[in-house]
Amino acid sequence: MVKERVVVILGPTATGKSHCGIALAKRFRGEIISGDSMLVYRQMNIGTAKPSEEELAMVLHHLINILPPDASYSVADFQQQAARLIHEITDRGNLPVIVGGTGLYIKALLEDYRFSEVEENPELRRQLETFALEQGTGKLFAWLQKEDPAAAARLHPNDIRRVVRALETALSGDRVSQQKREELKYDATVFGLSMERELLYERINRRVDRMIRDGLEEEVRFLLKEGLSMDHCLSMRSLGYRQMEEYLTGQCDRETAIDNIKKGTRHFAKRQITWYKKMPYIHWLTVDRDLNYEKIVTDMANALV
RNA sequence: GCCUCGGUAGCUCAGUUGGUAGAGCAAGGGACUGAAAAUCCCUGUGUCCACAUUUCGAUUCUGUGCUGAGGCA
Repeated sequence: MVKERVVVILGPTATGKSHCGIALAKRFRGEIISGDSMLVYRQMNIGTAKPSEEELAMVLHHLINILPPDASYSVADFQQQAARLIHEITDRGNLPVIVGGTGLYIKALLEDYRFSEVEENPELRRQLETFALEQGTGKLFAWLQKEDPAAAARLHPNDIRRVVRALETALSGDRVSQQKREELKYDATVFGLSMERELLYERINRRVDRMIRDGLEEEVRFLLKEGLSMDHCLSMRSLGYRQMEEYLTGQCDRETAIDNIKKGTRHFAKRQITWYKKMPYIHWLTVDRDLNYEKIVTDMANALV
């Protein structure tokens, strides 16, 4: 079977992926599939740096604004939906252009991670978390060691998120999978946008300031009024929203909240870069201080011919 | 001008009863298979302001100078 052709543009936050994706899609009859865990949510626009209405109208975009903020979404959903979209877009004779920074999502798609059959079980997770809170994380970890020693050996006892998922899976009679393909699932050209660290951090700081000017506070205020808060809505724990909620509920002052968003975004960019280091098939293109996007898009286009 | 308290890691500071020093944050590195913008792990040599004095040995005591903050004139 012939592999389907896809183009991927990834890179840490604030490097200009969306811009390049649109430019490239225009030249190659492309349709964009967002590979970004937060863009799926409606009403979360400023804090997620979602492309503007105008940008979204320039080419067809998928997996953006598909869910309300309190809906759950996961890698497995993305993997399955993106695969289906790639198929449909290819059938239409168009080029799928995956644009996004979520390392796990992109890697799971390209390398065809085989996830366990066990679905997330919010009720069970809550119970396990409560158990950890009351009995201690050590007890929870010991439980996992009994149920799935192999998984426990791989995990750190403090990594409650993973310990809970591993237990959730084990208690349903399965194991957390580690399977994937050796070869990429697609005939993929993967571009990565890189940037000197100092420039990247400057851009992150400036972007956060712009989000504040654009009304991030109002956006979060609105979501809170809708009854969405960190306690009940996981997407509210993401960058920008969490810190703004802390400010709006009087847990810190505005200045501190803004600094925390910047700091958190810097840390996030670092974690993204760590993902990409494990993806040797990325063709890196460097964005310099002059923002040489024209040249970058040209280079991308040339590589595709 | 006088008095008091400071000057130690990029920042805020702790500490050494004299044997050349350590926390938090920042920063760097890493893990990651159904929350991933989440969650978690690892990494601390720096003229201890300068010069001099005492001492086997001073970042630590003493003196002087420079410098910051506050107070009194």
